Amino acid sequence: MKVKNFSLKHTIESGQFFRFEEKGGWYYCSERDKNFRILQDGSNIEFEGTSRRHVKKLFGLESNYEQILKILKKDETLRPALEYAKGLRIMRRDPWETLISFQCSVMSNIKKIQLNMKLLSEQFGKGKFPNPGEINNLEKVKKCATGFRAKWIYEANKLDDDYFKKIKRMKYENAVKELMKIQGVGRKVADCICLFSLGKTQAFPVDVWIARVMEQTYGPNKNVVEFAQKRWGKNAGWAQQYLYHWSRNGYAN
DNA sequence: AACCAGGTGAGGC
DNA sequence: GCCTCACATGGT
Repeated sequence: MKVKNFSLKHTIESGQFFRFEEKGGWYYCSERDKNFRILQDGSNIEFEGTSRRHVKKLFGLESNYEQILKILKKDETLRPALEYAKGLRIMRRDPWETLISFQCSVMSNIKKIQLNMKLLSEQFGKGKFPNPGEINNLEKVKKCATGFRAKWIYEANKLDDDYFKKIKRMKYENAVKELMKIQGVGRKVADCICLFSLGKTQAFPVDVWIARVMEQTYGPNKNVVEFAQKRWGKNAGWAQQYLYHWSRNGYAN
């Protein structure tokens, strides 16, 4: 499959996706019930184990990349981040798995989130990630190195896929409000779910890295989310992901 | 071997 | 509402 303005590496390795392993250029990926592998060679993408449609949707290849980047580039302060991670896309992940991923992210790190997700799929999923309703044993959730997050995950198991379809139809502000009713979902996690799985690209998740890089590049703000959404509007989430990835990997250069 | 990690919830004002 | 604090566990 031919692609333009796409970096598989930056997209997969920028902290929006957790179940993958890189071996010999191939990324062995898992998302919900799918296990597949994918490789990029310049403008060519190869994949096995899933459909072209799924790949295009999951990796944000259906987004209007040129348009969004053209607008963001007008912000000169943002340019180093945009330059660093050319081709980085916002993914469109499975909302249920995204919820569990970011419940796990609380007071954690990407390595450990990856471990949690791997253990959860092994404990409950039989080679795939468990469906809502299948994470039905609190003690087993604790065995997945989830710590104090175990009870949140166990509670979230009462949701179903229809719940996420309903949230997806809501406008952004209401979706955030609803998601925050779930245990272990505060503003930041709700914004991650909105951005990485519901296509709500104005969401601007603020973690310690974003707080730091925003202060260093744009100065102190009493409400960073509001500042970002005023500055970048519906593209705020894209700005966030470039800033996050850049601040963690490319900032020193 | 302390110290930290893509924050959240509960309690107090 | 805003402030403080505890929080399980693996990685460094």
